[in-house]
Amino acid sequence: MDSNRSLTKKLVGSESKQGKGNRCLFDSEQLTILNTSFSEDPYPDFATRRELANLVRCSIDVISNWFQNKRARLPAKERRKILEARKSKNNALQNSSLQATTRETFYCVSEQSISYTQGTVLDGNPSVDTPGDPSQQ
Amino acid sequence: MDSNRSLTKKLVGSESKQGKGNRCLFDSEQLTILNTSFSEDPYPDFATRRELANLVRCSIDVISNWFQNKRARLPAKERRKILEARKSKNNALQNSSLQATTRETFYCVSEQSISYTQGTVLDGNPSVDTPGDPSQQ
DNA sequence: TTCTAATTTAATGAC
DNA sequence: GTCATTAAATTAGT
Repeated sequence: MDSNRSLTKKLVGSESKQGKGNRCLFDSEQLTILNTSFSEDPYPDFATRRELANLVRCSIDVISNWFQNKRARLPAKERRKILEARKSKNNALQNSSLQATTRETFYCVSEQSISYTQGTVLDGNPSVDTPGDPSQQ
Repeated sequence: MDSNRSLTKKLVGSESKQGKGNRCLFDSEQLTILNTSFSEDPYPDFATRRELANLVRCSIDVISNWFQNKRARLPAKERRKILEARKSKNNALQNSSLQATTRETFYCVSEQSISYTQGTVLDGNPSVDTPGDPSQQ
């Protein structure tokens, strides 16, 4: 029915509502879930995004926005890397006609045991967000 | 990320940068600690600020800035309330012949007595703000 | 449509 | 109170 409602909100004419005042800020639990998912797949499909939306209790649009901006704000080196990985995966899918892979990846993170192991994501680079040690000068 | 952000700046010519580029961003755990402390005392003394600095692993100046911004950006009603509460406390101090000035002149103490008591953070009950509202206002 | 890249807006740390 | 930066949200272009 109306399932295909995506990012594009056609606000036309006199209506220029632009989300003033309600900006969603993720807490560290949500960020842990999102970052973990991002490290495994920076380009999640709709089903994965819906699962994530359920996990962190927000809308799919917010999830999509987060992933897009997350990719956009990666360092150029890592951005290139995930883009190449995505191309390779697409090629592999086309070659082996393997679809509908049953990925049942749920990430149950405990609430207070957030460890800063996100620096080992995709590279040896220091992670761009989740600052475990904010710059004391 | 920082490709051409300077186009949106109204600062032309000389480098009179004010933000200095290194801005500390608190995560939710740190904000929980800070907000808890703020709810108990919006005007922490030097010892409390130093303790908080150790808890959230940043400098005392950062803590001071946070409290200053937090108080200044409080709604006017709340701001008036905490100010009255502070005046009442000062009057009580003066009445009890404890002449403590409002400025804290501390000398540099050795930092070998500083130990992290991380995990038991100020309280075992971090339910100060409503869950699902990471913005601390 | 999805995606990227750029822009806008609100929040906030630093001063 | 200002400025700078961050991140969510939005817009345009391919």
